[in-house]
Amino acid sequence: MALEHAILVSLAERSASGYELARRFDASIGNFWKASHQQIYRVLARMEAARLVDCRAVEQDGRPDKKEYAITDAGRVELADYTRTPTSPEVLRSELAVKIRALPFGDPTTIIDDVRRRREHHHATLAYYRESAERFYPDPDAIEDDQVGAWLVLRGGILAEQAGISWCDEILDRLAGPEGHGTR
Amino acid sequence: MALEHAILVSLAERSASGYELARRFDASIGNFWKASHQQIYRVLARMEAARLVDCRAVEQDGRPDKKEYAITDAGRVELADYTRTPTSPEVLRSELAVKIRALPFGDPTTIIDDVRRRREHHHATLAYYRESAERFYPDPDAIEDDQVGAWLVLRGGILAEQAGISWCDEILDRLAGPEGHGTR
DNA sequence: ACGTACATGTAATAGGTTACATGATTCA
DNA sequence: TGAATCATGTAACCTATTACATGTACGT
Repeated sequence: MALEHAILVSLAERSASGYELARRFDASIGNFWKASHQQIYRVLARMEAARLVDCRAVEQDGRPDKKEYAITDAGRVELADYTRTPTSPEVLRSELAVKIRALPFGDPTTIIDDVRRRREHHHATLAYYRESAERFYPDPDAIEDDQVGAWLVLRGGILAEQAGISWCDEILDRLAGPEGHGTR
Repeated sequence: MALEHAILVSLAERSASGYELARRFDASIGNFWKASHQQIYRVLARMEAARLVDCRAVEQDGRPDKKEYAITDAGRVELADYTRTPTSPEVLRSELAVKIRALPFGDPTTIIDDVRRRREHHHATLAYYRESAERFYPDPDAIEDDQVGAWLVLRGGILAEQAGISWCDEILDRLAGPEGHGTR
């Protein structure tokens, strides 16, 4: 149940409404874990029942009321316990790999277009990560202890995107020739 | 429903029983898509109902009977259609990233051990991929068209493992110092 | 006698997606 | 007037994991 723990981390950093959490999962935290607002609301309700978080209504003017969730002491204990259990190896699932493997049974030109699109996507994400790194951590040697995790996760994102681009490049070199990579 | 398509690819390459498919998903195809035997049996039943695969009983001596599944013409059409639909961007979920982000709220030494274990795992997988590449494709320029997909997927695995190792190295450099990487 | 490989499944539960539903405010 | 942002949720469905269940054959 890693979504639960991702939410606990996010709330330990700062209390938030379900809506705000959903947006964080779209942005910074979403660099390594995605979740939809429907799912977040459901998990948040379960976590409140388990007393890992508590909730207070906040009235706002000009905006709908919101429920601000905060991590409880029990939530902090749960999060600390979680860091003490070993992580099981990640299950990898690459739909692009399924498609590459389907090459002899399908339409190569469409598959190659798909790889080009994926390559563009990796490029855009990489650019976004690099901008974030530049803006928030211009001097990596001066990062404070409580921010080093966020920085390392960003680094992980950068390395993963670079590897993704290299893979697309190898695929395109092989299937479309060196001229077939598209833009950039 | 990419599992369905991964099974179609696997059966298009060679007919197999559910048990054999489960083993393929543990080995070569499992390099990019994992599935348990329970799930494979269930999906196979659904696919048979949809006439994407058909099944005949094979008697074996000294072993239990098996059901050999083969892709049908409708299955081949479905697979070809699949290669014509664009792939949606992959949802990334890294539990290790959640843990790194949980650093200020947990037990750093256990988290660092976890990273070391992950690094070892990446190393072992990389070694396995490299051996496979050496054994099956000693000369990359001489790979036949119908095997180029499998080779490219292996290459993707190698690049991903290398990126994973680099990430672990950066984390350990930062959190445990240059001497803290463990073996290898 | 015990473990492993072969072989197939069911049942319960958990996790996740898609579609639907509502309603206020702000900005073009 | 219409779209976007803020804000919360329900319902149906699909996908995936874990645990349970059964039985043969072969090697040590």
